[in-house]
Amino acid sequence: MKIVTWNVNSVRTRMEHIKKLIDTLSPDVICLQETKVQDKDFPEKTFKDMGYYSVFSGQKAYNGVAILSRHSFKNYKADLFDTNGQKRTIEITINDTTFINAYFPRGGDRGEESYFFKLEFYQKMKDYLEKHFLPSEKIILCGDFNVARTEKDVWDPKLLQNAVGFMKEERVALENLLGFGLIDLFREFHTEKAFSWWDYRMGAFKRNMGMRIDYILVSKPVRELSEECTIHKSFRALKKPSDHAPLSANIKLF
DNA sequence: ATGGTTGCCAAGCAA
Repeated sequence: MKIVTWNVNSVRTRMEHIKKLIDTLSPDVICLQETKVQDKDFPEKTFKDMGYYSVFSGQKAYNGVAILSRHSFKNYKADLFDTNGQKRTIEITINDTTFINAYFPRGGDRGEESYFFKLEFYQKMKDYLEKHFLPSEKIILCGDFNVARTEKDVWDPKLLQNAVGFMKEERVALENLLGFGLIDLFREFHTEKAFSWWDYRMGAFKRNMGMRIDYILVSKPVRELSEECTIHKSFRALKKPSDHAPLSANIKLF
């Protein structure tokens, strides 16, 4: 089973890149964030023709998440908890594995409303997991978390220590969520500095000024079946790219 | 990061 998570920054604008991803990796499950499309306009048929069922929860212009799956699923849910009407969470179950796809808020500087909204979102996700699951179950939580975990996950830790996405409080919130019993799968296979997002501005990609803010988090039973986790940086180098690179994993689930 | 870029949709917001 190959899974991909990717913040595409508009599913319609990025359709050719998504097709390329499918041709290259042939994933079983694809979790998309920032689809930026209302449900009535979601390109469901395009994906169907490529062999994927899709579930999606979107809104006009902002946010929006979707899961594409080659396999039939059950227990489709969206809006897993209250997020001021913002479409940021979606979930399905395939066999006995729960797939949760989330677009965590970007947040803002300390004290701003968006800063608190982000920290509250993290707590609500933790509460949701504790209410509905046990860490002994097969769970995959992936998406754009908008927080870099450690100094190895940002291009300049000193400079960014008070920047959105690397503040102490945000990192504590992410570790607290991991405390449910989730494992950062990329770090099980890689120790080197690595990024999944590069700002569009200031030539950040060319200068490799990035952050690793996209994750595939898995419970222990899923970790034990996992074989590989890779950031596909080449997709960030395409023409008219998303500002995020896709992240994939091979997991012997089915 | 006191810049800067992108996507939404048609001005300015969110990222």
